[in-house]
Amino acid sequence: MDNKKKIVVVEDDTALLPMITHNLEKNGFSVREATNGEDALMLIKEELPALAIIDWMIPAPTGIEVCKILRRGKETVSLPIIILSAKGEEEDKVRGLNTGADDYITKPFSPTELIARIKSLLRRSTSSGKEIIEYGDITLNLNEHKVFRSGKRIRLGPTEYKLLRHFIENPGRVYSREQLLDSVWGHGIYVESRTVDTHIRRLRKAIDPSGQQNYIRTVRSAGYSMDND
Amino acid sequence: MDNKKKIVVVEDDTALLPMITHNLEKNGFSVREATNGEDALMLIKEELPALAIIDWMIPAPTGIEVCKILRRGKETVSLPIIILSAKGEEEDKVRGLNTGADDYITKPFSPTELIARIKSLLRRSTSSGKEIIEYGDITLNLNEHKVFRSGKRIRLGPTEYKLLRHFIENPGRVYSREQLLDSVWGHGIYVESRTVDTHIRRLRKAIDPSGQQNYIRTVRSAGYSMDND
DNA sequence: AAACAATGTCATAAAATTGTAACATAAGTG
DNA sequence: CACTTATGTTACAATTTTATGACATTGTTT
Repeated sequence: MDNKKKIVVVEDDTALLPMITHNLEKNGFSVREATNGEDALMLIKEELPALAIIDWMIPAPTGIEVCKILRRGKETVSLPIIILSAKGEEEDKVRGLNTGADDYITKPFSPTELIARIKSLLRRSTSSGKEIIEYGDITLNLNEHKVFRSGKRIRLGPTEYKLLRHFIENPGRVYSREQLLDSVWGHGIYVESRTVDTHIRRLRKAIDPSGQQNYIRTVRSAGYSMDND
Repeated sequence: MDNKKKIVVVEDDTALLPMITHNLEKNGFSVREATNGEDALMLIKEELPALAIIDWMIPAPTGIEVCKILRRGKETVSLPIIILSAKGEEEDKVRGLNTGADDYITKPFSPTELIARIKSLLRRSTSSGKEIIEYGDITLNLNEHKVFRSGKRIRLGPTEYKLLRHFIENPGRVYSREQLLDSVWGHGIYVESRTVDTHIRRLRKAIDPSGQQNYIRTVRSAGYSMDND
């Protein structure tokens, strides 16, 4: 399972493209490249990315056209778009942003800035969702990062928190250690799969110090799951 | 009967002004335009708007001056002000301006962003509409920009003040350093996210020199929140 | 000009969390 | 039951993240 956010980059400057891609990947994004508008549209249609970075000055269809087309599509109306443009095209900027781009960066730009803007946009677009999730008498307040068992506050480390959240969001289902490493720890990390055991242990202990009902079922030779039994 | 909210826009770029106006009107605002500081002040004095958008680079009195003057007037001390500034201008000055403006946006900007920021500001100033907000034994007098802890006056720098205000307006909720930079420092300002730590520390120290209950919870690997814990 | 106030960055200290290995138990298997 | 395999536990060192204090810089006041 690939949990990295996908970004489509459309840039015809073959010197710049690798630079951008490299920086994005270094920051944990998965990148798809295109050097012209047509390919870009195809790529985006094929697999909807989390965000698109489009150079203004690509061969027809130009950036602005691509932008318009995307804004017309049902899937892509709200796709965050960042326009890249060379310096000194002030008027076009305004038009571009008016067309539906969400942000705009002039070349040359620093990788730091690019990343910062991307994150800012992604934050804005993904900031909708439930804030309270629960299972049995366990409650997670996602906004406040707080966990309760029967109304009583429980303290968890970051990993246990993420683990518990994952389980509660997918109750009943059994996950192998490898699957948990992928979805909780993140794709591409390397740790012993037995490490999961330790965190399961910590989580169980935190949820249920006395040892009555810890909600986490061991499925021998398969993994763990959130369960009443 | 005009129940639309009035916004005064001060912008000398005659290409940009109509664009802004158009977008604001499209979003249900009523707009008054000015191209220099004097007209702006007159316009505002004439009929107090719900918000003002002021370009930094207008002929004297400049944006910052207008801002200061407004902050001095009784009616306009709490008028929400958004500063527009072109990119590449000394951003330091914009930073210094934080004292007066409530938000600022760097050009070029997207209509979406502009609208989002306006709504955010209006929400804050009308929905609460209050001049006093509090949490626990901390009290903020928004009009006078004063902070009290158990009735005792506390002095904060501008950044700490905004930080505290942000937290008190959204108690309990956890904010990452990046989110705080976005909402407290403002868009388009790129400082080390670790800088947030320093200001959190300054705020904590100011609120609670003795070290009993500082109200600001650290959520490891997630951020900070206003909390009793 | 001098004294101040506010900021952003670092370097370093202090905490909290994590991954592992080693050993103990429990669960299948024949 | 004796044997094999999978999971539970625990202790601890390594790593990551946060707290703190000092500084240089910049703008503001006197």
